[in-house]
Amino acid sequence: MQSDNYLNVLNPEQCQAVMHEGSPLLILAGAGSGKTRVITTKIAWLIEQGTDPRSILAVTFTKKAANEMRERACRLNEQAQFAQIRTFHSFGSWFLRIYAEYAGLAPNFTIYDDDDMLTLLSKTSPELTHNQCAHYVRLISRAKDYCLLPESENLSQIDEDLCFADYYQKYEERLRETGNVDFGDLISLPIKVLKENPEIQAQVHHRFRVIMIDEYQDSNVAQFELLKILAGAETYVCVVGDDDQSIYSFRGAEVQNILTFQENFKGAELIKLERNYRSVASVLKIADEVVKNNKDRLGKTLIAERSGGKKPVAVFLSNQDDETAFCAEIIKAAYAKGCPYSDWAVLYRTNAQSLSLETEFINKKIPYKVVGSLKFYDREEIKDVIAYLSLVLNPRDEVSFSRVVNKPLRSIGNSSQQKIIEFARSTYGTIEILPENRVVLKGSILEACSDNALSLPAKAKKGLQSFLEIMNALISELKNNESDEAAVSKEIYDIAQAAVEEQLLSNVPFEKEKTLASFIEKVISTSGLGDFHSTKDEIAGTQRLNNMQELANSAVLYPKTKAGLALFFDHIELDRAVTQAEDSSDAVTLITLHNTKGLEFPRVIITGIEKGIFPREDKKGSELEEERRLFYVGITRTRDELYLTTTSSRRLYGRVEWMSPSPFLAEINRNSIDVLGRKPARFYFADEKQQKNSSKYISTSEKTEHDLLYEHWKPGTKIYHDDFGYGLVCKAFYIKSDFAIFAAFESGIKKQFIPEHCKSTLMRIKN
DNA sequence: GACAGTGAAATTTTT
DNA sequence: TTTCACTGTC
Repeated sequence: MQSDNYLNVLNPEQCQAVMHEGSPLLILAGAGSGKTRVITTKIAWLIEQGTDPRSILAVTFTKKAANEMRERACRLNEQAQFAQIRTFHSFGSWFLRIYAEYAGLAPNFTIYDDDDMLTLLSKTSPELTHNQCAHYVRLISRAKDYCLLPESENLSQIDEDLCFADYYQKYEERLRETGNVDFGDLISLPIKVLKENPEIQAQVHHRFRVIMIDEYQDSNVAQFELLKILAGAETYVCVVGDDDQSIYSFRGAEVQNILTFQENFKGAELIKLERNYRSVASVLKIADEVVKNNKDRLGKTLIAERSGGKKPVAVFLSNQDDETAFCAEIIKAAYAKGCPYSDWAVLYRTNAQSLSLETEFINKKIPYKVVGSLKFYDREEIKDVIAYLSLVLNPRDEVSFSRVVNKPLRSIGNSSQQKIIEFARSTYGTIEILPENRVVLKGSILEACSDNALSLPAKAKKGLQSFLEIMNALISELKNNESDEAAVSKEIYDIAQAAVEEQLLSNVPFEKEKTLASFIEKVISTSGLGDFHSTKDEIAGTQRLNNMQELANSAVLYPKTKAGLALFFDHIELDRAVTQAEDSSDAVTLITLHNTKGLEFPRVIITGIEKGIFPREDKKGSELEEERRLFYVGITRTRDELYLTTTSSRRLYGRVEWMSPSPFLAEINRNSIDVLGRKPARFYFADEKQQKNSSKYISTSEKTEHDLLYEHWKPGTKIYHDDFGYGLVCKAFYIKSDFAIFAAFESGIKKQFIPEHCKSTLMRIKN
């Protein structure tokens, strides 16, 4: 496509951002201001101006965003397929596979997730309980987000706990012994390699002339350090972000990165994109009413390009069954009028909230898809298969080893496992240091297992023997397909990647026998995992077998080599949430608020806007502001219609809890919003509150509402309750903002009720 | 070393 | 309500 075509559709600021050059650039892009369009157009533009696409590095935070960016850029200029468009973590992984030995890694490393981190920590510090381990794993992750090492002086800023450095240190040493990495390492190890090896830094500076980062407000300190060291004197750096949409500080995102960008990159220019093309004005209005309550922001006002629009609707419901029913009904009603299901997204704060929605949608036969929280890779059987694969790739992986050495049961219990690992560490765990900071890891747990010096009970020894046979058979199966028997080297890795891409591009049917899928099938059968899981539980067994088969199927594009396996690992570790096939079927989207970042929908329902849930109870200060930004993000996903639902009671872990509307809801003006259902008596929207405060009289609306309730339930009123029978109201009063009554029944039982909460079981008998 | 039974805790957000 | 860790027995 010609540049005059795609530049024509941009507004002046967008155009300026696309064509800007010569100094670093910070683009402050409000929600819906077309920032992805700006980045993708910029990529196309740069290529057209003669920039080698291979020298462009564009970084995003999620795989989904990266894929979308690549697709859209390629549509503008097909050369964009040669640009490096990746997530931060996949870039780190790519870099480390090339320079593994400079980072003290096996080039065939795999990535430990939080769960694996926990296993490893509990091994290095067995005195810790499960909960303590989980706590320290969080701290370690956080420390790595801030680029802090165990010996760093500033480590105390993560936690005052004096033992922390010690646990961290031991964990880190042991992790290096395994040759694997955790998520934090994917950022911090490249920094280390670049710092220690100026010649690699020079290579990288030469390779990447343009670096662009999307969602810059969510970058952490380590990612900022990485950016600084990746950018040479000649590199053009362009970052895009929105401080109002920073929602990840809980995991180390540092808004300071965007606020201080101009200080850190000298001469940086700033372009603001404030025209919103996504939402109708009525939606943008309440977004602004909410977010302006945050003190800690640069401050910008979005200008709605789409005027008018239906007012958003606040919906007051009595419990979450009503809430799910409401969602289902409104979606069905719209469907009947020709609105497709895919126009809708139902948003919630925590994943647990999706469950009741799913049940309701199944009952009402509404097709839906749940984004994120796909627990596929968390399933036991899947983790087991992955552990076998990981061990094939990296025989030093002790976490995977202890996961599967006795699965299926081979009489190798905990104590035997400890023995094996200790033996392997003491006898085989050597690290050889080569010139130029290079490190080579030697020996492996599997080697140690076959050593005669290892003393174990006869039963365990026999079990170990059969385990070894299985592993060796699998390892040699992959080796036969390797052109070069050496470990995964850069070249092989590149070749494998090219093969995957080729396979994706060509529509040629491939022979399954030659793909990684057939290898994984082999792993499932020869390891005994297939039989183990299918016989263990007759009912769930088939499903588990299916899940394992599905894992195998998802590897069908990968070549049956070690490099192919390594690539497949990157794919599953770095893309766990989005693996669900993007099918084109018409379905409602169920999604957490966090996961909606970067998405948009014509019609949005935000559910559970209640105190204690959203915002969560323990949030205050800057954390509360972050929750508010999350609400802002949710609202601004909307193109046309927005519904905000609140309930007055909710089942929480089996118990029924009384809820009241979120304070965020009260930040909206009454005349910006329509109300559906009965508003709790003491709940006021922002302007109603002002009215009330400025007047010494009780506002009319309150008086009416209160009077109505009091009239209905005044003392002496006869009532009937499903469980307690007939009785009389003794007293009418308020509990917090809820109207309550105290009643005495004929049976002698005295009870307190909130009529609003038990509409179905409690009724008034007319005299 | 395997496994059943008991008691208690737990529920954020994610690359 | 569900899940998970721990205990005691075979």
